Amino acid sequence: MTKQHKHYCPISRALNLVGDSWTLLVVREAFYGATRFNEFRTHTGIAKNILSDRLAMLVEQGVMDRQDIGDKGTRYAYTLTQKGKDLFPVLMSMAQWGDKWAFAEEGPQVGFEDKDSGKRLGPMKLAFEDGSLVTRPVNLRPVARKGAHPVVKARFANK
Amino acid sequence: MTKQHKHYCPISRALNLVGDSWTLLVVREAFYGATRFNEFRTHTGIAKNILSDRLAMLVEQGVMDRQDIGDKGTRYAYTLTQKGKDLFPVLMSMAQWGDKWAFAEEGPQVGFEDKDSGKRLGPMKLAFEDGSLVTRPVNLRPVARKGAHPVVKARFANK
DNA sequence: TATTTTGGTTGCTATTCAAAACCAAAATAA
DNA sequence: TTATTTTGGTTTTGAATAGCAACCAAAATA
Repeated sequence: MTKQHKHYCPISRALNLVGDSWTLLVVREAFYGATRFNEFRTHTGIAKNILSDRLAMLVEQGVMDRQDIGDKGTRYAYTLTQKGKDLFPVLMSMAQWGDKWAFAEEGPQVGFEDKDSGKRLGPMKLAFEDGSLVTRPVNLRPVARKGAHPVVKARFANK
Repeated sequence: MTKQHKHYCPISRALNLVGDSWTLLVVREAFYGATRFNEFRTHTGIAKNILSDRLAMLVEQGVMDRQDIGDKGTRYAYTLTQKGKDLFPVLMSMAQWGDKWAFAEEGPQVGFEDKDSGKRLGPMKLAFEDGSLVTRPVNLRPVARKGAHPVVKARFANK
């Protein structure tokens, strides 16, 4: 991996894990149902040593679990932990951005539907803390939150 | 930049732009109000040559604009285009994930509030196509959409 | 028993990152 | 007006990473 960010910023820390071109593709495949080494490999085209490295990192960081399958063997299944499943909004928002801006001509490529109801997911919605949806364009300002590091508080002191 | 993905996947294409550890931090700073080279530099700690490279790439890709300021000078202001502003949900979902999983002990660091009403943003919401919110856990399946490339359609044929 | 598949590891080379030095134009200070 | 600092870079250099290909052992399959 590349240099680790040390900022007191959740985005920095998220990027420490997923800030490269392969990790999120591996997670994407996990959402698509992949569990085995070669499934990840063939669907992404990632080199074996890189995949090996990323899977180990994801397991170490608690994003994925590795289970032994095959009685006492060297055969494994990789699955998402809750920490991994919680990355879905990141993938979803990237997919929406990519469909809109990187497939402007071809049109949207991929969506998600609820297996039970068959209903399709639409764009994610911004919401206020009270749960009400953001409907009109808003002018946003970053603010430090309660547990924020002094550095963060200093930077985002309310004016 | 690293190798470009060639898949017919919006996530892959998004990662071709923002799939590294610095680009999204630069975009983050733009959301925080940075416009000048040195503002990006001091707030992120990025090396000058890398910042130079990333800004040029973002401008070339239409994510940011570069305006000449200072009469006939070498002084520039970088601002987000609509394509760049549309990356907000990506940053927002990363920030939420990071606050939850990478600042579990310290607690959430940073939030956003509406400059006018002062209301804070909360977690982003998943919604169905018809606009109704996803309230309970759903089991999702990827599906090809209308304009999808044959390769995508083949992979995500409905069962 | 022989062959193939799985899940890697080990080199090797090319590219990218990242720090530091350098630089010219513009702005500011003396 | 001249000197100094700031801005916005480019260049150079070594270190780290990516990515390809070869190799390999255990397990599954033929």
